[in-house]
Amino acid sequence: MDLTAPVEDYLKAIYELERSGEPAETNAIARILRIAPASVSGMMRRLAGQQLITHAPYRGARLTPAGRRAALRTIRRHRVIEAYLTSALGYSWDRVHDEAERLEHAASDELIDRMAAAIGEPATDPHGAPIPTRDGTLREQTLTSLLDVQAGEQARVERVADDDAKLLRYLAELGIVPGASIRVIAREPFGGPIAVRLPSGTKTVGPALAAQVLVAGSARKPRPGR
Amino acid sequence: MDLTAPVEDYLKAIYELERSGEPAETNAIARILRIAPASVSGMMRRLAGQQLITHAPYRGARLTPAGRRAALRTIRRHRVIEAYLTSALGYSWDRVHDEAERLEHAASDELIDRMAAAIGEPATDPHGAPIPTRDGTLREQTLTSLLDVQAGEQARVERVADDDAKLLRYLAELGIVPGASIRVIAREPFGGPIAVRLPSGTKTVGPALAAQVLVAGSARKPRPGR
DNA sequence: GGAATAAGTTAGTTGCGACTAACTTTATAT
DNA sequence: ATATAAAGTTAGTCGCAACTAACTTATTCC
Repeated sequence: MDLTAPVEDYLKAIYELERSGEPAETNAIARILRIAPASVSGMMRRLAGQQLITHAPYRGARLTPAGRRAALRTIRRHRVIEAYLTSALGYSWDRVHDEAERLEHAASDELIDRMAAAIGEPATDPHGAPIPTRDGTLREQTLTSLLDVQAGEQARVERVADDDAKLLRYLAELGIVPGASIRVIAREPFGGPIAVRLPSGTKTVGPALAAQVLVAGSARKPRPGR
Repeated sequence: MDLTAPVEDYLKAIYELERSGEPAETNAIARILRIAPASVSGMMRRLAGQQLITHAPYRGARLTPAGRRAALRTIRRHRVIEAYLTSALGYSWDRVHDEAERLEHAASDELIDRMAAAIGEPATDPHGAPIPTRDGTLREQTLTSLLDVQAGEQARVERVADDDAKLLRYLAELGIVPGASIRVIAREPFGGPIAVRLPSGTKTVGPALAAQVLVAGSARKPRPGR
């Protein structure tokens, strides 16, 4: 059973939404895929017909095991491609997402495996997102965002949002990249700015940006091999 | 104006058919793309509407300048991808065609240029087909096939058909690869077998295979850098 | 508990690109 | 010169995946 590109995109979106444990709602899927909610309703029927999701009308969708497998396969493709483009072809991390978004639907499993092998089977993509293994296993760490770090605490940047090129360029400028140490110096209340110390110096960021930066606890853990 | 994958495939097919100077006929296009002739008639109308071809009913199609540019762009993508997969990722030459057939529609110009640069801007793909330049120039050599080599003559293999994996594996076994010297020892008339001498020894091939092997004149020319 | 609002669905349309069946045009062969 | 074969086209259908407009179901708030 070969899936179309739109179907793979839906499954990816539903997978991401489900990470919080709740069913994926129609409007949320529509927002991610930038299509009309009515189009999502139509596709839900098809996906349910192919046993890729279960769908209770007005109640959102959940992936079936087959749907989850397909989603993880697409996510693996996407992240391996992103990693390969940066490691092997000199892409900057803000330009790999769009390219991977198209290639993920066209690359064979063999190509993905060869790419992964060529760059040493990385565990994460350039934005810190974990890469599912060939057999569809994904260790999802539950990370907190920079918003949850209290003043005075220290944390390590684990992962950043991958789909906004302008944001990524700015983050790179600030030095907010996976692996970087970050300390919150001060926080203004009511969604005010956050002052942080980075290896490159002290900066102030807004909450919208902070929400896109995922960090691992204040206790410093040894770096996993990356 | 962004072209769909099927449109790119039609333009490639028409380009290949036009190489002999004649207009591309409906049935020939249908055979290459493995679709029904009626489907081709329908697409002709669309392509003509987009000014990519001119089409006189019952008279075949010709590419417009815009159509030719688009065809060459797709062909460049295809051949660069084939070359990259063999040079950089260890693909054998019989497995690159199918992969390239899909990736050519998804890769950005930037990716293609980076791939080409990474492997030293090769002039041909692994099967000896010339790669169009970035600006859409393609030096089409007029080659003869092994069928046209008389007994006793020597030639150099320049290019082989790229889309039949089984044939390619067999050719590799025989040592019939671009750059190889080949001498026709004897020929039986009426489509009979052809005895050839290769670096690896003496072999006998049928006319169907010989037709797929393109060679450059008996006079040995210096090898162009490849 | 009923009105307002948010969320979701249905109905009907569109474009693409394939298909089959039936028909027309062109080429070929006696 | 006409019959036949080959090539090509038209007409109508289908599935996919989007759309808008109109309607229905849930939720929330007094």
